[in-house]
Parts: sequence; structure tokens; C-alpha cells
Amino acid sequence: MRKVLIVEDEIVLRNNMEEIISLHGFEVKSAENGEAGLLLARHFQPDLILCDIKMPRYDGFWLIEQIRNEVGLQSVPFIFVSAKVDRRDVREGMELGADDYITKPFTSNELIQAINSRLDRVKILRSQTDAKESTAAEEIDQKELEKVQEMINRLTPSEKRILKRIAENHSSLEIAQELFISTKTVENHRSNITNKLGLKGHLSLLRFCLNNQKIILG
Amino acid sequence: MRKVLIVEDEIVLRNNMEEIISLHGFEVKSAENGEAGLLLARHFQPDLILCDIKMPRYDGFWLIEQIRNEVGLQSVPFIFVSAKVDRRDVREGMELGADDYITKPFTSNELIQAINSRLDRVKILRSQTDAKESTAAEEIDQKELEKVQEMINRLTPSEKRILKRIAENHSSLEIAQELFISTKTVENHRSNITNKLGLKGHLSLLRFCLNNQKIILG
DNA sequence: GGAAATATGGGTATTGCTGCTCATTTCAGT
DNA sequence: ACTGAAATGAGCAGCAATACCCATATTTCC
Repeated sequence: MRKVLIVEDEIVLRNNMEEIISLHGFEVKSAENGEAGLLLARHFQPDLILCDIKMPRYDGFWLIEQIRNEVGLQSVPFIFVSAKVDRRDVREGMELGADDYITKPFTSNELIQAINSRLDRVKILRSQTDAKESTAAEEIDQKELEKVQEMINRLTPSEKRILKRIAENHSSLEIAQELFISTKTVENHRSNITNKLGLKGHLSLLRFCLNNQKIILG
Repeated sequence: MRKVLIVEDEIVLRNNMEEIISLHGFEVKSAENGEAGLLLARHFQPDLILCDIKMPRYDGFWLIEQIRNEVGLQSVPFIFVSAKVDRRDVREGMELGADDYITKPFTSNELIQAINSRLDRVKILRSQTDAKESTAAEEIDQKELEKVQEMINRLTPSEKRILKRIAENHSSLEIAQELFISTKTVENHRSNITNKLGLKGHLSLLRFCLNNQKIILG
């Protein structure tokens, strides 16, 4: 389970965020200022940090500088969550190495999607290294591979989003919750994808996705 | 020398940005819309992409989706440079996998610092990868692999026979015909296999087989 | 401004996989 | 011969994926 650390001094907002995030399947811990946040980050080892800026006893700018200078923590995605909407604050936060900057007030939708997109982004950047290993075994059906790739590229953005998640072994219900849309919409997209890929029959799309996992996920 | 790609339709701003960035020691190329940007990105292989949103013939949102879906380009830092200051535009851009979002008008200082902080950030993320996560991930995979192999070996001959055919993407009906037994028998075996492997829920066995195809088939 | 594509949502039905219980036959083992 | 595991087969229930149908917003393109 992905671990999220919240650093926020307002207790109401902190509890609110904790609830939203844990309801979406994350393990959550929180601290109320920068100093406590750093100590907690060291032994909680979160997969992502959400952090306010204005806090007593070392603010968010202080915290991110500590995090980014600490070997074990410097690669953790860091998202500022702040009421400071001033352009200079945003720029300063990003220049200190933040990965995103959300301004208050925000919806739960925005929060969760920000978390997910940063986790996705980091995942891609970390898996970068594996991009060379396509040599012997996978050159069997080079034509097939390209054909599949081309077909996938003809899909619409939403369809691609959903296809990826199917290949990641998520059910329609899970995908619907992840994308904040109804299960029915996901299933409609699945039907359309199935048609566009020229598939037929029960479970054909699921089988296709699991068989072409590597192609779909990149 | 670091390579920067600019995708921007306004010619004045484009030239302006080109000048600023190249004066700071980067190699710069530019395109005037999303489609041209994608083609240029493919053979220029930039270290970072700056991109406007509002453009004729495929906008910035389109471009980032193409970039993020293309194996060779998906890890390139991508910064939106846009006059669209609406909150929803910013959120959409970040959710599509952008690494930063600068609103116009901006100073040359802001531009250069944004470029440098993203290049720094990506460098940290990439170096962290090679250090620990690849080896740790491989060890986990190795353990998982042995665990799976052992579980499979505890199955009876008939169960193994059926498991292989499931991994080969055959349906219960097909397996039944291949082995000259009734579909019901195949399904009974499937249930038993699912139990022995500690799986639960709908389609769990099918997903397991397609995910562990290589282990099961040898 | 109008047409087309896309995204979203609903309804209904079918198919195939899974979870249970049960029964019968075959065959190996101390 | 008796025990127990394995293989075969069936009935019944539930669930997820697919295949159709439909409607309505929004966006995009010309």
C-alpha cells in the first residue's frame, strides 16, 4: 500500500485530508509542522509528501530543503498544498524541487488526482533504465508489436487511460474509482476499445491486455 | 550540452524564448504546433520540453499525451508555458504528467530557473533508481518467482495440465475439448487450483495465469 | 454556427469464471 | 481389503466482462 505523509498545521484540514486519502487506499500519517514532518518522514519512509507552506516552527520551504538534501528522501514526490496563491510562492516552491503545487481550497478529486499523477510520473522516471532490454526474445513478432502499437495509438485519450489500467490488472470498478467516473462509463469505453482493436467475445479485451502488458504500459 | 525543445505558436514569444534559453547555454529547437513538435521531439531527442497549450493543429494537451505514451520520450521533463491561468487548466496539465506549469507573462529568470530545477529534479530521480530500487525490485521478483514455482509444484498432474492451458489463453470449453473431458470437470479443477494458490475473487485465476505466463509455461 | 468526435451515463441480456456442495470411480499405498 | 487421494461429473448461485441498445453534454474541427 502506498504511503502518504501530510504536513499541515490546521487540524481540520489535516483530518479532512487524512480521511479523503485513506479512503482512496493509501496509508496516511501526518505531522503538524516542518520539524515533526522531517522526523516522521525519516522513519515512515513515505511514497509521497503533501505539505503546507505556512506553518509554525519551520515552514514548508524549510522542510523541502531538508528532504531534498537527505539521501534517503530526496527522490520522494513532494506536493505543496497551500493557501498562498501568489505567483512568487508557486515559483519558489517549484524551484526548491517540489513536484506539484495545489492551491487551497481544492476538491478531493484534485487532491487524489494530483497524488496519483505524481506517483505515476515518478514510476515512469524510475523505470527508465529498463528501456534497453528488448533484444532476442521480443523480436519474434516485431510486425505484430508495431501493429498493436499503432492500433493503440488510434484510441482516444480516455480509452488509452483505461486500457493502461486494464493492463495493470485493475477491474472496471477500480478504474471507475480511480478516475472518478461511473463503472458504466468504464464499461462503455471497454466495449469501444474492444471494437477498435478488432476483438470479439467474452474476456477478449482482458486477455489482450494481459498478453500485451509490456506494449501497453511502455 | 542540454537540448531544449520549444513548442509555441506565437512567433515573437518563440524567438524570445529561444534567445533567452540559448544564451544560458542550451541547444534549442522549436516547433509551432503540437504535431510538428512531436515529429521534432522524436529525432531531436530533447532533454526538456517547453510547450504552450493553445495552438492550432493539436494543442499542448494533445502533445503531452503523445509524449507520455511514447517509450523513447515519456521520461523527458515537460513544462507548460501558457497564458491560461485558469485553475482547471493548470490541474489538467499536471494530471497529464507535466512537471511544471508557468503562466504568461514570465520573466527570463523564472523560465531559466524552471528549466534548471526540472533538470535537477529528473537527475536526482534517475540516479536514485540505479542505486537501490532496481536491485531491491529484482530480489522481490526472485522471491515471488520461487514462491509461485513452489506452489505450482504442489498441484496434481491434472491440475498442472489445466493450468498450463489457462496460461496459454484457452477457455474452459477449449480445454475440455482438448482433454476430452467435460467443461464442468475443467471448472472444478480451476476452483481447486484457485484455492490451492490462495487466490480469491472473480477472474483471479485467469489474471494469475496471464501474469505468470512465463513461470507456468517454463 | 453546425457537424463530428468524445466523454459521460443508463438499461438489458448473455457468456464465462468462480464458489460452494455433492456423488461416483479409479488407483496407489502401508 | 481398507483408506485416502485424485479424477471425473453435476447443480446452483453470484459476479465481472462483453454486446447490444439508448441519451446527453462538452469539445473540437471546419
